[in-house]
Amino acid sequence: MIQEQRHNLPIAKGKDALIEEIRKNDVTVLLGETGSGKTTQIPQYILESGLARNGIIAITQPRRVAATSLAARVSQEQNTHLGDLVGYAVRFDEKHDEQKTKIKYMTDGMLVREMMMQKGLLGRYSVIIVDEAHERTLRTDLLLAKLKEIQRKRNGKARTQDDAEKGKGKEKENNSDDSSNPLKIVIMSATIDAEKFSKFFDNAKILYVQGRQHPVKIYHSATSVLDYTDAALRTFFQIHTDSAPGDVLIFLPGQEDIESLQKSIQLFASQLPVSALGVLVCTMFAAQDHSQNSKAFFPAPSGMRKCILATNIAETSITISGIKYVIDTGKCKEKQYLAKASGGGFDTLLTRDITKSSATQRTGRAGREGPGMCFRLYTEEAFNSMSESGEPEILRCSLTSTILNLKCLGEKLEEMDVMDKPDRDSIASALKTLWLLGAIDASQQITPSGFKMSYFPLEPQYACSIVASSTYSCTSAILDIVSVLSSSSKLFVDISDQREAVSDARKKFRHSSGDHMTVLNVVRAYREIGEGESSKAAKSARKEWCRKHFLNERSLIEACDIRKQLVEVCRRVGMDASAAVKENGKEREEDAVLRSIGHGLAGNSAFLQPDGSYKQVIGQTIVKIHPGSALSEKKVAAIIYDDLMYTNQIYARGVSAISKSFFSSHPVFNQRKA
DNA sequence: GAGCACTGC
Repeated sequence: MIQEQRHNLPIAKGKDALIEEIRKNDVTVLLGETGSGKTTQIPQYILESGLARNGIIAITQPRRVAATSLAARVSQEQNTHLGDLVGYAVRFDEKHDEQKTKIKYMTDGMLVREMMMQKGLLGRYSVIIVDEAHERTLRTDLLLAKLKEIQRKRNGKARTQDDAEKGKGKEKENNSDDSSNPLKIVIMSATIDAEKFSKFFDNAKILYVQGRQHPVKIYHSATSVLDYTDAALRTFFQIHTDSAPGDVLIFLPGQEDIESLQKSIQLFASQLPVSALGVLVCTMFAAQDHSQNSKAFFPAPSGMRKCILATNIAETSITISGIKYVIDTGKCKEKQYLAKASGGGFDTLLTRDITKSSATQRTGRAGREGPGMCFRLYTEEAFNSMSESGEPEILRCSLTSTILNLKCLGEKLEEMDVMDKPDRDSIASALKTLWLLGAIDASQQITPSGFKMSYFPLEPQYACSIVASSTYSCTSAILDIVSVLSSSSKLFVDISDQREAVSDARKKFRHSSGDHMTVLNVVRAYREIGEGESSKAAKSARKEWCRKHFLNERSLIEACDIRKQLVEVCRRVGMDASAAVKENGKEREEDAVLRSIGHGLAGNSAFLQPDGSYKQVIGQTIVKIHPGSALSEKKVAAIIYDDLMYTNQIYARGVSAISKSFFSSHPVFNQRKA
């Protein structure tokens, strides 16, 4: 049955030709639409062909769930237990066997980490497949740059196309078996940017694999749309009243639009005649809890049409079945980091037009199971003027962490052969931040504490706080705080229509110094819940406690995993992870914690101005404390903050008060004054 | 006194 399915995939027909090309070329760029089966089949073809006899076939993915679920699927196809022949490796979760595993699905981050930590040539892998390369995540870009370099070293001097083609298959292979350990690279991408990948790898061969998509009829607006939520509302009811059954997926930029459209659809739906088809509205966005998001997966009850309002979470990360109609507003929100050469910078999160590649992806969501329709709330002209694809992440995020990791390898980002080079301001800003953290010295050499920081899987700011905490003997508390701050979900849940209850619940944990100590209060309170009870009772007690206090338990559970990992790193770098302030009680602890955090966030600081606003210590920008912060209504002489976000104003988030005297005792700020 | 796409070590 499974074998039959494998055989029927569009890619199966081209199997022999594909393998032949991969055999002939060191680098292959494989273009395949969704549904081609490339991600599950190519690794198996390579395995069966014996091309990877000497080592492991690694397939990198940008997302954790993809890596684990693909591994499960492929190991089933191979009729083996997950973790034997086919395994996976994502953070906190690895299932593979030193001897048995030949196909390993992993996140690109894991492979980058392996490269950075082991400093070798990834000798255990004979084929590395970089999947979803078109997404151009920061990690994918770094991986491609390093793989290119590693391959040159492992395969000897760069072979020319001619050499590769003349190579008499087996002879050549046998020779290299004896003398070296060559590496094959396969880049997999959706239809765009193939040329660019090919060029980057010295005109690598591009192969095309057909996908299996049902036709989707596209309708553009005749005139440009001013109010896209209103247009979405009208379009939805037009579909609802005129068109055949089938669920509707509406792409919107953010939570706010989703919630307002949800209300209006429900209002209009309630006025439909009783005999009409009902409407079930589901919402989907990252900040919403998991259980709420998962409601979109259940089929609508009979007599109802399901309408899903989603952000671009439904564009790549999540696939919902049953979608026949897509309404695309053509908008999304994108985070962009604005670096300042003077140091620091801030994120902006603004609504903008999507790219052609996103539009195509969104449209495709209507044709997964049968023919569909896509209503674009923008003109065809507007579509044509969209940019092909988004800016690669390396050009729009902070490079502090990347540059520190490269420093460990003795490399410079500006000298690396990456597909898109970040601008000088962005690099200068990161270097300045690293210098402030004491990770590099004035001559840009990595320092001993910089080495320590790089071992922590954290933003250098937080790694710095941990390293600093040993001076103040409060490492344990810092680990508590930092693990929550670096968890991927938010600690405090926002439920817009229960705002008051939420803010009441939050008051219980509020610490007068600000958000960092508040987080510590929450973690400590959470840890006490269910103590001494059976594990099952404790689990449900914690769950109930989180619900009652509007806390996101996912964040606390993930923080717990992160903390364990950080404790292990502390041990490796010779730090006492259990260090805690004992004598003189709470005030001493608060001071120690804020000073430790302050070392990491010294560059993220602002002083109160006479007019009541806050002005950055470095950068001179006026910032406002985010209303969600414990300090939002207070005026204190000096603040430190986790980050800045520009939406309507420049907001500082994750804010704590710090004494101005901290800055005169800080090595860098002190020096500046002198 | 106001609002936040998505990943990852």
